[in-house]
Amino acid sequence: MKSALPHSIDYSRDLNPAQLEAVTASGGPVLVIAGAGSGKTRTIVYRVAWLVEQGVDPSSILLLTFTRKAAEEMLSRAAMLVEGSLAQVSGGTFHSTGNLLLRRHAGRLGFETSFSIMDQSDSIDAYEHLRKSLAGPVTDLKSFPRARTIAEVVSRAKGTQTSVQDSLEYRYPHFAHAAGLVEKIAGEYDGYKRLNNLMDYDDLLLHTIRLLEEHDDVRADVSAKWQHILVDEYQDTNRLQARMLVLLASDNGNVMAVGDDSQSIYAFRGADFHNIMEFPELFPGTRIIKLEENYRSTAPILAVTNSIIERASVGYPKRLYTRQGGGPLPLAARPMDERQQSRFVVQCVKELTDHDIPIREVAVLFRAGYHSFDLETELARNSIPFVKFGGFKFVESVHIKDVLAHLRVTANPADRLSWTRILKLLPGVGVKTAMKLADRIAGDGIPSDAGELLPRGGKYLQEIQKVLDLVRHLKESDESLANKVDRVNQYYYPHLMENYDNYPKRMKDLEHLADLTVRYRSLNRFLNDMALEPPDQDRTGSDQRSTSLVLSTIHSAKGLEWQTVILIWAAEGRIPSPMALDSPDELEEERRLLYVAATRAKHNLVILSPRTMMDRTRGISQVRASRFVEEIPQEYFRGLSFD
DNA sequence: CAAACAACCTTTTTT
DNA sequence: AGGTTGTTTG
Repeated sequence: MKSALPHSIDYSRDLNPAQLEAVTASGGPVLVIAGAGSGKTRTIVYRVAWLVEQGVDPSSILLLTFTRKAAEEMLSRAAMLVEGSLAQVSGGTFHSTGNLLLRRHAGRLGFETSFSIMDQSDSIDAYEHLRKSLAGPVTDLKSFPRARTIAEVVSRAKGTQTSVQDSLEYRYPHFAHAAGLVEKIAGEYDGYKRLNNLMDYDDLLLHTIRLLEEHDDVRADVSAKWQHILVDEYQDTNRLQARMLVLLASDNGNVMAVGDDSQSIYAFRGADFHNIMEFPELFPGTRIIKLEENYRSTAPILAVTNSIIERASVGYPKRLYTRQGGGPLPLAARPMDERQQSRFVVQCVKELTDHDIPIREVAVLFRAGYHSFDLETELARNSIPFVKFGGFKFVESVHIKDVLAHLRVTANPADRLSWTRILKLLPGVGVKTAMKLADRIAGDGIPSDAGELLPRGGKYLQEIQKVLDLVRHLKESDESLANKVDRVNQYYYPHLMENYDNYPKRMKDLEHLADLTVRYRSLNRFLNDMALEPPDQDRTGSDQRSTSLVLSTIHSAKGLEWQTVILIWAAEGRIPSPMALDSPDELEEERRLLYVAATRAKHNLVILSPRTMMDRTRGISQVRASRFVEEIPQEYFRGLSFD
């Protein structure tokens, strides 16, 4: 796509003084504290353009963002400003950057470069195997943490650079007695991954750090290649990412980190907003620039959001202000129950579209994916199109994982995890048999005759033969990726129909998966993306996105903005999440979450706090509005009061 | 050792 | 409402 001919940029016209200072900063570390809606993205985009205008080679710029999509969007905006292509600018997440380096240099660490990336559920599966094999007559698994818990605790320990024991005691004090065994499993887990040529998300950071720390030639190369590093959403990085950044920038120290401590919402995965506070210590000589003018929201909305965050006990002091005086007061309302809330939302949306507000300018936000289930049915009833972001992920559904496992073993034959998954699908094959066979196949390769695996025959030899033939074909054939996926799908459909009542829906998902491959020419790229940059779950296709209402978790709404934001379930028991109640830190994060939600709104903000909630154990119960909402002076709202 | 069934609990949030 | 875990049966 050809954009309009770039004209020379008038930086001082397009930017305010603080933004200009950040954009035109010379080398050395810079920390930009960018309040919500203060033109953070604009600043990064202009910074890239400015660097290129100054003669910096685009291929020596690295843009680290939360998703690759965010990076691409920024780069395409920057490309409209400057002449020439910015295609050579590297952009992505810390994880994808780590992946890139490890695909090249993993050999230096004694790894194959053909390693597969485990997602969270793969890790849990692996822990489950180890946990079971550990269980003997001595170990009572009932008073022992579940695989899921182990995965969380160990990952947290790595991300926060603390011991497994501390991490366990912090999060699950009642399992403190199991610390020794959990540590043992954590060690076995590392061995398991190595044996199977696997890396999990943490490894992509840990091994990259190790690579750069232990191999100075690699570190020198890499850090010399990227002369300028820009990091977005720095408040959501963890200690590993900070360490990785130091190494990546070790040649020149040209790092610009942009973030807002008030919007730090990823502590649960080890992110620590202290990172942003400590950036100046990590990079001595840091210049700190604050962006405090808000361009997004009206004054009445800012009054509410400032009120939410001023009660927080964090960070860099800053005061957001705006020159946009007008606009309606935010609306707070208390529907009787969830049904009423859903109807209220539908009513709002209809009114807005009647007033010619494009529906894509409206978003409904919520704390957790399942909070919108009732609304989704109500929207469908009223034929209001919507797309949903966040919550359960497409690639993590069982059927997608099953099909992907067949492809994964062709890329990485040592992957026993995937082999086991594949074999367990066969009739008459359970965990034991599957693991035994997986071990044989991963060690000795795919036998041409299944009989070699089961010398004594067995009823299901034919089935095993079939899947072995399938995988061998996938491996050797040079047909397109889409064809291969389709081949696996065809093989898999009977299993689907036999085991799931909703198989038509799942079959559609699998067709969608095959469609996704069309953009890829390499299987490895495809598999990496499925693990690192999973596609949005909407099946509707991207054209529809512009004509649909957005439903999103607050986490997935980060960095985005809408003319109207409707926050649902702003009630106790939802925000703050009950899981956060015991910890002051987590409670603070819930407050910031509400802050992030409210600051997405440009003109209209609607906050709904139903009076009752359905709970499986307690049935219907009365609930109060969220404590964070009750604290806001009521004169900042129009609408009902909170009692 | 696998399959079928019942209980269960989980369920923040995501790379 | 879903998958997961435990129990029983074959």
